[in-house]
Amino acid sequence: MGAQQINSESASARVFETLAESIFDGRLRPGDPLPPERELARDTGVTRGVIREAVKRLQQAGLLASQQGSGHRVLDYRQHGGLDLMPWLVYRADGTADLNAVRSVGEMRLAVGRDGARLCALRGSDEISDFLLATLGHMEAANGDLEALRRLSWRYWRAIMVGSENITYLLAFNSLLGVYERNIETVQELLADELRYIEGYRSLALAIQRHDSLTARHAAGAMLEIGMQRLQAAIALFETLADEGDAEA
Amino acid sequence: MGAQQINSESASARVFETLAESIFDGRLRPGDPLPPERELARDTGVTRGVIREAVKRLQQAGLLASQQGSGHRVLDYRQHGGLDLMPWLVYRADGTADLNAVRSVGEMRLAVGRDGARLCALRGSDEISDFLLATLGHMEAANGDLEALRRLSWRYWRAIMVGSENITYLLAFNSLLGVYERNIETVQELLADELRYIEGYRSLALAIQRHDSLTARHAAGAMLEIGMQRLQAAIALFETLADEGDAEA
DNA sequence: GCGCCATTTTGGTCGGACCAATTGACGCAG
DNA sequence: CTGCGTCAATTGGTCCGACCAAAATGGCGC
Repeated sequence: MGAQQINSESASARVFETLAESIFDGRLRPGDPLPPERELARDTGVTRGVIREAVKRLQQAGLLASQQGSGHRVLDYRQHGGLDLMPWLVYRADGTADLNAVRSVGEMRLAVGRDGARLCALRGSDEISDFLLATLGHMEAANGDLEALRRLSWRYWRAIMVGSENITYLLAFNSLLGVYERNIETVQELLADELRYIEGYRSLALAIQRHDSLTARHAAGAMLEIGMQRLQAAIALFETLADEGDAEA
Repeated sequence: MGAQQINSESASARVFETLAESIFDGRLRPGDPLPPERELARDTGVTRGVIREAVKRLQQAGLLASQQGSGHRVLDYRQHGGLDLMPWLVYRADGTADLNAVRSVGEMRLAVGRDGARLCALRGSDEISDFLLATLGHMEAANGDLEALRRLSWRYWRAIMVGSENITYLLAFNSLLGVYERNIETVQELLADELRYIEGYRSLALAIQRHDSLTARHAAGAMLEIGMQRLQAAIALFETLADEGDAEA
C-alpha cells in the first residue's frame, strides 16, 4: 500500500500535491517562478489543461500568484496562506511530522475550544445543551471504546462551535479536524485520557446549559489541557529522540 | 466603477464568484447537484475548460465535492469550509455585511491576538521585540495618520504572530486580514481609537521584550478590546437601523 | 417484481489552435 | 554611446472538438 494508491487520484490532484510539496519543502521558494505550463505539461506527461487545474487550486490556496504574459510565481504561504494549509505543514512528504506545527494545532485547539465554550454558554440555545447532554449519554454508553468516543467528541465539540455562533471558530475547527483526519489512530491514542474524561464533558455541558460562561470556559480549558499535556509530552519525547539521532549521525 | 471592473477578472474567476455567491446566499444548498459542466459552459458562454478551472477552485475551498460519472454536488461550508471563506461570508453580493460574521471576526481577532501575544512573550527573540519597538517608533512618527498607522499596526501584529511561533495563529491572521482588505477604509475608521493608542502598543512591546507573558496577554487584550468595543457599538447601531427598517416595511 | 446489462449521462483527459499581456532584444534616432 | 520605440518571442487565458472512464439510468429477460 501507499504509493500505488496515489494512482487512484486524478492527474490534476497529483500535480497539485507534487507542486505543493515542492513549495512546502523549500525546493520552490517564495518569489521563484514556476516553469511554464507547457513545460510542466511536457515533463509530467499530462495536458496543459490538467496543469492549469492544479495551478488554479494552488492559487486558491494562496501558494501561487499568476500574471498573463509573465508566468506563475510562488507566494510566501506564511503571508498569504490560510489555515487549510495545516495538513500539508504538519505532515511532510517524508512521512514525518513537523512538531512545531503539531504544537501549534494543540494551542489553537485550546484557545478556540476555550473561547468557543464560553460563547456557547453565553449564546447557546437549549437545543445545543440538550444535544451535548445526549451526546454525553452516548459517550458513557461507549464504555471506553476510543473510536466511538472520538467520533462522539467531535460531534460534541462541533455542536459547541455551532452554539458559539462564531463562524470563524467553526471554520477554524474544520481546518483543525482536517489535520486530525490524516492520522486518526495516533490522535485518538494521544487524546485517550481526554476522551475518557467523561466528567469533564459533563461539567462543561451543564455549565453551558445554565449559561455559566465562566465555568464553561474553565471546564473546557481543564479538559483540553489534558490532551495538551499528552501532546507536549509526546513532542518532548520525539525531540529527545531526534536529538539523539542527530548526535549519533 | 464597480460592475464594469469585474470584466477585468478572468473568465474562470467570474464563474467562481458567481457559483460561490449562489452557494453562500442559499440558491445552491448543501447536497444540491451542480448543473453539468457542459450545461454551465453553454449557459455562461465559456468553454468547459474555464468551468473546470472554477470548479477546481470551489473544490479547494471546500464548497464542492465531485465524482466522475455522477456530477458535482454542493457541500456544507459550515462543515467543510476553511477560514479563508470569511471574506465571502462577511461581504454579501448585495453589498451589505453579515453582522454576525463581523462580530465573529472581532472575537477571533481578540482571542488569537491575546494568546499570540502571550506566546510571543514566551518565545520571541530579541529580533522580534526590536522590530516591534522600531515599528512603534514609526507609529509615533506617523502623527495620527490613520492610513500609515494601519499599515504599521499590521506589520506589528504580523511580527507578533511570527514571534509566537504558532503557525496556526499566523495563518488565521492572514485569513482575518483578507477580510479587512476588502473594506480597508471602514476598518481603519472603526479601529481608529485602537490604532492611535500608542501607549498600548508600547506596553505590549515592552512586555514581550522582557518575556513577561502575563502582562503581554493583558496588554494585548486591553488594546484589542478598544477596537472590539467600537465594533460592537457599530454592530448594535446597524442592528437598530435594520430593525427600524423592518418595522417600516 | 427483481436483478442483470446496454445505453446514456457526466466528470476526467487529450491535442491543437488562437488570443492577449508581458518581456526582451534589436535597431534607429538623438 | 545612450535612450527610446518597435517587433518578435514567451507565457498565461480561452476556445474547440474528441475520446476515456465511472456512474446513473432504463429496459430487457428471468
